[in-house]
Amino acid sequence: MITLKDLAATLGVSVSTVSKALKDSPEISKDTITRVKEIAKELNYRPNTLALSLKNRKTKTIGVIIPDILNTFFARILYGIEQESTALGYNIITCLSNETFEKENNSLHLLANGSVDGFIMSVSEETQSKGEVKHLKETINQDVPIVMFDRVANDVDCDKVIIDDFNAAFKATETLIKEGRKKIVLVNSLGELSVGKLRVLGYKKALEKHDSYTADPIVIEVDDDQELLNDQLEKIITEHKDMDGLLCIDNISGVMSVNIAQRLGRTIPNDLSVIGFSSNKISHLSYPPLSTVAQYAEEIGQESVKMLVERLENKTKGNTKTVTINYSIELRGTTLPVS
Amino acid sequence: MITLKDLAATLGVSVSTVSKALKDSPEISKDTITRVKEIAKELNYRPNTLALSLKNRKTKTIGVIIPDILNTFFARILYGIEQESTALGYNIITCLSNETFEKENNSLHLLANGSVDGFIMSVSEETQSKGEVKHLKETINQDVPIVMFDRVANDVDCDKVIIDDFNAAFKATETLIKEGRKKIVLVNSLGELSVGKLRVLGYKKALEKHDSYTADPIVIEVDDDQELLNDQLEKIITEHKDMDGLLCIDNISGVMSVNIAQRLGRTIPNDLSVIGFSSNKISHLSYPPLSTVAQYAEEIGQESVKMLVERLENKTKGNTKTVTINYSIELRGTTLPVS
DNA sequence: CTGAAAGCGCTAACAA
DNA sequence: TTGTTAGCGCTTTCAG
Repeated sequence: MITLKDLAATLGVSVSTVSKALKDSPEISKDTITRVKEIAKELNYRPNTLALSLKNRKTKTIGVIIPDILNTFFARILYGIEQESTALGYNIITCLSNETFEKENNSLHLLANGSVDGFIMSVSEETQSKGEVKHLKETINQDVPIVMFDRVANDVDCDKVIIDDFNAAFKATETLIKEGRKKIVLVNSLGELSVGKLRVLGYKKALEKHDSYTADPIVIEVDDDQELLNDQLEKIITEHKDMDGLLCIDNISGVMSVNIAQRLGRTIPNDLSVIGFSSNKISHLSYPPLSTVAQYAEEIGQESVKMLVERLENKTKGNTKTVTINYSIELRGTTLPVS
Repeated sequence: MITLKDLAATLGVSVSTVSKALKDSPEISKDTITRVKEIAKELNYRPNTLALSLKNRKTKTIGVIIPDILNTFFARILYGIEQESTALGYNIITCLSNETFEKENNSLHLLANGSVDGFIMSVSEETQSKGEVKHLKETINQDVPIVMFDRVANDVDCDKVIIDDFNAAFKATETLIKEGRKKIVLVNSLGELSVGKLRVLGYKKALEKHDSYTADPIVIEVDDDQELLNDQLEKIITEHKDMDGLLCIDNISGVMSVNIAQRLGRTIPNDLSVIGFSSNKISHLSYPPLSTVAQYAEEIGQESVKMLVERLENKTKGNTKTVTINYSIELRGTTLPVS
């Protein structure tokens, strides 16, 4: 690694002269500036970020904690985070909590000591179900800001970026009701997650609101595991012969259901209308392609970065905000065409 | 942020005493050690990693450059990288090149100045098609080692972790031939990527090798885009009425093909046998579930970390290795059952 | 047993 | 216009 000292030595000037010359300081003569820059280029000098960070007490680095990178939704958010960070001149250190409290806690401690200027994170499933928040509050108290996205801890006061899961499910359910569906089932593989609960509530609320809909809500808990899920969905579709609407609130059960239902002889969307929460990519793995609640995952990532950087660079204290990112209902082929 | 200085001040001792006490130095009295540790815990002291890195001239951080995080294969590799890094006490800084040379190059420059001890990366599509290697060689010459995985630059001398794509495709094709298939088509959406080319070669080689197989190889280039792909696959399946074997060398065209073929009235696997290169997760999105060439993506990530850390900690110079990670053919429902 | 001092690479106030 | 110095947080000789 080539340092200022090296440049100074080869030129026979002092380190500070070199430092200033490289930043076009008016203190330094044109001549030296060009000489310094030349040799810097020649020796391929790169300032040591570490030293800079230590000096400036900021790292231009964001710690990102993702619960599950194999989940497309989170992968897309990471994509958005990376894009926006790069655009704003920040690097990201990515940690995966794998849905455990322990890893989440470790990452926070490991990085909240000057390694990063702030965090962007979604809390792990374990953290959420246990209701742990101490580690989060501690970090914030140490003046390392956190922006939470998607899965947020309600009793932690920090910036948040969420989706209006309640309304998304509400609207999706309404779409089915307006098609005249009489038995709409909700399939839930999200377990204890807050987003899952919100979606279930939205579904129930929609059913309640519409007098034309008379059946009781049917919420079926299924597994997260693909193979189990396949069987469970098949069972649901077989047993509920009169089911004519299906709301799948995770990424994959929608397409799976469509494929299974067709195999079992149901005609989609005529017999059965299906709406999922799948990503665009997944939704084309069935035919007809799955109608979905589209979540602007990339935007969630981008917005999170914006909020964090805003706080970091303007030293905003307090006044935390919660931003709700839009969703949209994308009707493709598994719902009736709208005229 | 609380520093050694702070601890020293509150205890009325010197910084160096505190530093030594925290590492249980025999120079320091038992008494002071306990007092120091107590206060350190109380004030929640965390050593500043930046300062340590600057001092030690190593960061215990690995730069990871991923071409496309939305690609499940890469997401799984990242998962493996993160797991193993954590296990070995390293952090990762993740950069996404989005398949561009520019971002890849930037990331390399940005971090190869002391921010990371080494890199783990897969070269971007653009880098590969342009045959750019200068930035890679430069980094290595600056004594920042690189481990490349999956998509590697052949003319760069560094550690590599690859899959035997040629043989994987060869074996998959053989599986179809041994089922007695007479017209096996290969669908390629991988464009110019080296892995794609290798898979095509493996396919061709297998066809050649078996005298029982008499048809010419049929390689059909398709798009990467989901919607286009859907139409293109439909067209292929419609036009090649006598196709009885299909090898899909990317992550999704396999499941798509199965779903489309069934909709078009083909019986799978009797009429048509399909093998894909999909991840386990995706392969269950068709019914029957897709038979695949399973790639141990997590293992690729883990192995890459092991190789890099080995080089970093043992200061291995030269003697670069290439490790080939296993694949396995996982026969599920889209190929004939083996007796 | 404890502390002072130098140094990792860099910047910036101050001197020359 | 250039150089000296101190300091970011830490470790590590070397003195006390």
